[in-house]
Amino acid sequence: MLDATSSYKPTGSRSSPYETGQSIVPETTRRADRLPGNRYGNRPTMKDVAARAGVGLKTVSRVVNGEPGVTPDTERRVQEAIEALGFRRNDSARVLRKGRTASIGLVLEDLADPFYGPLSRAVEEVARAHGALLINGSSAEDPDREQELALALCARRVDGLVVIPAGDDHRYLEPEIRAGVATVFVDRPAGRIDADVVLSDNYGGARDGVAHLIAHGHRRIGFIGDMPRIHTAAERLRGYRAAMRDAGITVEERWMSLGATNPERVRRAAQEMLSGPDPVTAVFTGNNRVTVTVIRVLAEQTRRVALVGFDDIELADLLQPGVTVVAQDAAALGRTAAERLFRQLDGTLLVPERIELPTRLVTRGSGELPPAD
Amino acid sequence: MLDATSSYKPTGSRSSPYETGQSIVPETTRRADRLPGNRYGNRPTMKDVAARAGVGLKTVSRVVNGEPGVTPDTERRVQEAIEALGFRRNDSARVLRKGRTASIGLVLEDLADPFYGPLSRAVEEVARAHGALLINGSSAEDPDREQELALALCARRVDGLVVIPAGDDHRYLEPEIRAGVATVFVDRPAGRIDADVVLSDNYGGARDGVAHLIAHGHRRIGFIGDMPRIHTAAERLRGYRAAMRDAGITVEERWMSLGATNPERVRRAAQEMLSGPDPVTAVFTGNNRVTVTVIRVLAEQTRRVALVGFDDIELADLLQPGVTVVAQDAAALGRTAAERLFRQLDGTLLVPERIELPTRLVTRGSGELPPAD
DNA sequence: CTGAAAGCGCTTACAG
DNA sequence: CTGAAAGCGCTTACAG
Repeated sequence: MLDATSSYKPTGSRSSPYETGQSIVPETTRRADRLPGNRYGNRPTMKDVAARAGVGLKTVSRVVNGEPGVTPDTERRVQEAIEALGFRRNDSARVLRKGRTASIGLVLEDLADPFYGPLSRAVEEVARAHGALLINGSSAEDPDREQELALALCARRVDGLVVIPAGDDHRYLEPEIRAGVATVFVDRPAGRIDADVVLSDNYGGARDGVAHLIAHGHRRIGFIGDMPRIHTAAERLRGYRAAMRDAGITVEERWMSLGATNPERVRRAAQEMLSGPDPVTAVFTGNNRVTVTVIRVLAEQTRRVALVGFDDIELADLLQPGVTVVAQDAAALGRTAAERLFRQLDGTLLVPERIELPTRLVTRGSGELPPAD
Repeated sequence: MLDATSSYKPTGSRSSPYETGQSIVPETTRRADRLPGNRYGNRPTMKDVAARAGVGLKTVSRVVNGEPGVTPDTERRVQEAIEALGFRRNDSARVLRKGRTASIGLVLEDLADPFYGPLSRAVEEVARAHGALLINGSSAEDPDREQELALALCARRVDGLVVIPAGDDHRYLEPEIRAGVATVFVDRPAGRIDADVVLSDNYGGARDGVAHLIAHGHRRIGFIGDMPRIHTAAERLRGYRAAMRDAGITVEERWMSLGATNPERVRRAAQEMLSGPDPVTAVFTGNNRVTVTVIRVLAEQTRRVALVGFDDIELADLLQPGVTVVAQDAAALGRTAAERLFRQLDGTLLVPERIELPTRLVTRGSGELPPAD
């Protein structure tokens, strides 16, 4: 069955992105030899099946797609040819002809962040329910990389795009959207274009969380958040300010620290506001990564410092004290966004909308500690 | 610019998987109206660009791909046409002609499991470095769904497949592998086919973890793991048995419990081995989900019970006591698998191999507790 | 330096 | 019930 001249390279793959050089491995041990000899290593096509079954191309297409109008006998012959040849329909070719690719793209920040796991799973579930595949990639919080990825997905002609923005200018997507690519932004709003957006109530959640600390007697409350150019960070800071203002508390500059969420920076920021003559008695942390680091810093303190964090974290209930958080529903964010995407696709959606999902305050102990002084 | 008869549906998309019915929305407010009027809502093609620039198709192709042999003046005219039309090359069509799709598939168990986040990120990073996109999906631990997904990815003609198996029979992939689809299994071995496999040293890791408990004086040690049909669960149980045997301890049936990792089942299993006349004094947990539940159960006990868990978990160091674990390097698993995939693709790889990555015992307190009796 | 023709593997529209 | 022809949007191989 094997053709000695068969090559593992599909015809014309010389410029494949993967090729790094010539192999010097003896031909006899190469995986290449596993390839069937038909057509220089290529797979059988409908044409091959048609030839073998002695029928026309269209008849094979009918059988493969389960269309009616084929006699049982013809169908059997085609099926046999399919089996014998190991034919599998090339959906890329199919899709080129049909117009839609039944795939959607997801551009997120970092797959390894526990917040995005449930979100992407939810997007995937909805895609699956609509018969679509998910192509995804991470921007690593880099606006250029976000754009590069989103446009690469558009070039693959995904039917729609779910984007967790890293950048704040998405005008580069305008031609794509006009050309029919359904687009929904999640977690953070789109920048400078009019598009569907699904967000958590970052402002209200932070405000409630901080108000909770105030209700337990705190006045000197710190805020440690992500870089201010990130929308969620700015909104949560705004919520913090609002709660403080509502309580008649004048916020001091040194109580607030926005910046990268790497442990070193967060640790320094926390230590600064916890030292000096009038240290904060409570901290509000702006996201899960910040919360985790601050928990570590607080564990080293002799004083008891209250803490409320934005985003829930695993095992938060088992720490001493349990960690009080403002929880977002990451799965609901993903699900809502994906469902909206498919409603755009089936044409039932009209004008871009901004959807805000509520947050939930989960009290576990750390947010109910009284001020230490 | 807008053609009043333009429709948002690409030609022939009647049978699109997304279409659920006819919209009754007035035409004037439909997103459809955003589409340019060229070709019934379709996007401009190279042919359109060529016509507008007054050049041949091949010249447009040259410009788009940055190939040499185009005069600056011609190139400028083509570029202008591209801008004016909002042309973006259809990579699906390109790929159909070129043979390889520059995309790989990832079939995993559950994107929302914190173990798989870093693993998929690592796969994605390697794919990106090789200019490939990642298409992924979850099997939800269902062998049929794994197969359906893997074959759908093959029908899309991914160049390669990274599979975290749910099932134990992968002969269904044989025709695909023969046809040239590079394939690597991670975390669990392939079933009934010869293929590249990248695993953690589940047996050795579990054996060392249990030996650690024995070294701290324990003899009645429980094991709670995942369903026995899952390879990692079986291997870890084997490691447990080996450590016990090496220490001359006869294992009692009631010390071992394998099954689904939902909290209810695990909780019951833990409670059973912790009660009765001769309760276990230590527990070895078979994965991160089991560990988390068992930590909760142990927190409710009056007695101090030692614990070593397979898989690291976030905040494990902040619990009281800190949780001692056998840590796997999820990112290294993903990276190794993806790199092997691309080495298959560039032809430098020969025979399928089984690669085992070491685990690491991280002592934090819970595994060093002495027996309570 | 430039372009017309053929082809990648399917589906569509049409004719028998 | 069946199939030949044209076309989806590109690239390849070739000729000027």
